[in-house]
Amino acid sequence: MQTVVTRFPPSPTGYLHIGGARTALFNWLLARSMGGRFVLRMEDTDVERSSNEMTESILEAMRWLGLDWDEGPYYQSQRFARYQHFIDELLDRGMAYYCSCTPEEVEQMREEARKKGEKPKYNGRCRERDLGPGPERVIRFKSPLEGETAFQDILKGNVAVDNRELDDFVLRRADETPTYNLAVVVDDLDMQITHILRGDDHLSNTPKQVLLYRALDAELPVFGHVPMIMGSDKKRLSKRHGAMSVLEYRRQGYLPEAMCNYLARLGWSYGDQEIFSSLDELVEKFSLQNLSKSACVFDPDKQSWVNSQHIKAATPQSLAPILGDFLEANDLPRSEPPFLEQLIPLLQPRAKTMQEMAQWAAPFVRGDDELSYDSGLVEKFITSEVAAYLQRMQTDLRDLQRFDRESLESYMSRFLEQQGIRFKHMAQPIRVALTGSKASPGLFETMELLGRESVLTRLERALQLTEA
RNA sequence: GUCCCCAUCGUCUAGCACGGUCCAGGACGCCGGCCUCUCACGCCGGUGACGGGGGUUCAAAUCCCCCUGGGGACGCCA
Repeated sequence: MQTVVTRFPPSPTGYLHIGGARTALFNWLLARSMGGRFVLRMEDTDVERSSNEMTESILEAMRWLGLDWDEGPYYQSQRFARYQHFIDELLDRGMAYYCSCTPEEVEQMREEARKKGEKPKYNGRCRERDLGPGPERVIRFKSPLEGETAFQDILKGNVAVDNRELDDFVLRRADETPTYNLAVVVDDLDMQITHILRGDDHLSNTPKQVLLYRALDAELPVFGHVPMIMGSDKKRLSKRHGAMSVLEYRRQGYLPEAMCNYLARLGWSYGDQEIFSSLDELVEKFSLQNLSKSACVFDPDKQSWVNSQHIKAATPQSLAPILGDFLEANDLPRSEPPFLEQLIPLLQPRAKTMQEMAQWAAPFVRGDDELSYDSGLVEKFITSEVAAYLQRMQTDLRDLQRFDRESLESYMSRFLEQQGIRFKHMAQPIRVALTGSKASPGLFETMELLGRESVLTRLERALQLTEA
């Protein structure tokens, strides 16, 4: 059996967005699950709109997601001679021709067709003029005038288009650069691509490419057009729907495994399973059979839930460096990994994103003096009655033999009993004093992690605030 | 406008290729409850869909047709 070779061909005219990332993921998964190869190729034939910055950003996003490539990245801009070779061949064989019609003239032809209620297209004026090379001339493909062009699609089944719907599309622009349709076919042939998984929006391009494959006497790869991802308004995903670049999700604190997990489940399923812990698990379970045919809506709520599940399942060790980065990004002290690894388990159940985790971590990583108190909170919870209890606790805590959560908890129950009060009355005041916030991880874990000195200092600071 | 594709809860989906086991299952969300030192987590329960109409059949979410709805393409962009 032939090895499977898939590819991902982004155009460096924009960021790697959600849709592109999913296409990349599917192709990568297919290659990996079949023991094949995955090729990365930059489609930068539109020199004007392509940029190095975008190329870098796309590569960065691919690396972040963990989608490694076996070949490339190839750059179409470096392969122009190769495309020219094929164009010459088509010219020689009378399957392509020079056309001197200006863009304005072609637009007029389309306008006329539209007026007649027909499909807007080039009318083939130069088709039989036998023009040679010349300035401002493009090269067009000589499409068949009748019959139909059909191909098999693993998702859509048999797709057929009447050739009268097709026109003589441009192969080479007036500036002598090749167009997309020609370049993809040449590249996919050269790179021996066996499977092409791409967005639904390419479905109507495919017949043109099929025609080129036939003109070149080449065998067709397997096509699979996956449905597009849309925004909540069922419109094409755009800036309105939130982040465009997948790197933006990294910035917001999404984990790459969670990103791949959610993306994979958009248009693909494996029974009732929602959480796939790693790329490896996805590879193991991926199959073309389970791809769905209809468009889907990107749901940030579910994405966020998936992320929270991955955060809960991750090891503190793996999360520590990431949390460190987020602390830094939030102008908080980065803290040492050993401390973070102790802190993280307290935060894992509460954070949906790493950014949120950094927020939760703030009271723990900030020095005792840097902790800021909301005067309203202090006033509300630390009443004079409560302050008296807190003072008594201060003394006790200073002398407490051990400062771990069990000892603290048993001390607390003794204290409450002695004073004849309930924990409910003390919990929030202590929490506010220790963290400056009315929401935090469990009190005893918090105290244990903060340590005796910090706890005493913070209690003291809070008490002073009430006196003032 | 023309052509192509698609159609199960608000959303992601299972089921559809081999029609009965589906008065349709899971997940997110939402609502209610439990747990509880706060916020979360977790647990339990609830809400909620086969777009419509015709066929075929003893029987249709599953097969066929039409309609409707949605999406995509119609570039010297990819």
